Amino acid sequence: MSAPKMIKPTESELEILQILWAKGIATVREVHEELAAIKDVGYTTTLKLMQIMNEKGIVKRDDSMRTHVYQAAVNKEKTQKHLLSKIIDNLFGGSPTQLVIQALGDESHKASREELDKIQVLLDSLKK
Amino acid sequence: MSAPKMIKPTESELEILQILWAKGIATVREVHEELAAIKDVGYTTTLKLMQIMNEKGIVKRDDSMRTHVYQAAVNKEKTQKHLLSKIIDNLFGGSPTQLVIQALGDESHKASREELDKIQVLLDSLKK
DNA sequence: TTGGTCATACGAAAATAGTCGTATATTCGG
DNA sequence: CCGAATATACGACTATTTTCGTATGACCAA
Repeated sequence: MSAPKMIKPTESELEILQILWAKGIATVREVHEELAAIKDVGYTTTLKLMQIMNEKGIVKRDDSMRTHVYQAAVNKEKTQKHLLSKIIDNLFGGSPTQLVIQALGDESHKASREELDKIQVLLDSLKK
Repeated sequence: MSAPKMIKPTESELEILQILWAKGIATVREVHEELAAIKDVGYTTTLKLMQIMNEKGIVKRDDSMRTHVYQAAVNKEKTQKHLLSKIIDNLFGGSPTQLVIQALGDESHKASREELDKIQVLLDSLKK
């Protein structure tokens, strides 16, 4: 059951996880390139971060080659759920509804019609 | 329009804000008592934190009395929205829908029937 | 082979957060 | 008036996170 240990990635680690979740596997170089596109950061910083994440068990790496290949070692949905739960307690006083309402009303992240429909389906199943 | 500055309370600051949002105004002692009920922390720690928050402009205080009286200086909904927006980018790749789905599916924070109805109303208005 | 490029390792500075001890002032009961 | 209780100020220590310089080794093209 893969030790349900307390995962608590930092902000920077989360950025890297995002990339790894999207790509599946990636080298430091690849991760860094994506990172550098959105923020000003040095290569060795990214490297160090990923090394630390490896030590923490947040990512796994294959170092059988000169250029190591990384992948996330924590499940995306589990991590999201876990952190979200914290947010709900920390920022919304334990009410997921408040969070949902704020999220849906977010002007800078509009949901498309299909997405709204998806939510509707989930909502229906919760209601019954 | 009250300087839309970049508010980014830390975890501890958020805990204090929660309390201030709920109580409206409060002394350090009152805040600390609520805090101490949920975590092990010293009085001066709470005091220091609130002083720092005052310097940062996150809270306001009336120090005309010996016992200072504090209140939140940042709007609750605005703060939630702002931080949530970050989470959406940081943890859900910019998709509020994913966040909503995870939040609604959270086993440890079940939404009540009324809450679901509230979400339904919002959803309907977004759909039109 | 040799120099340039690219990779990881490592140490440590810089930035941020959280914690609390101690000093000092005010208040109040007796 | 005096001492206990209670308040704020402030400095300093610890821990964590982020950042990067430098060292070193591998690879490759000329």
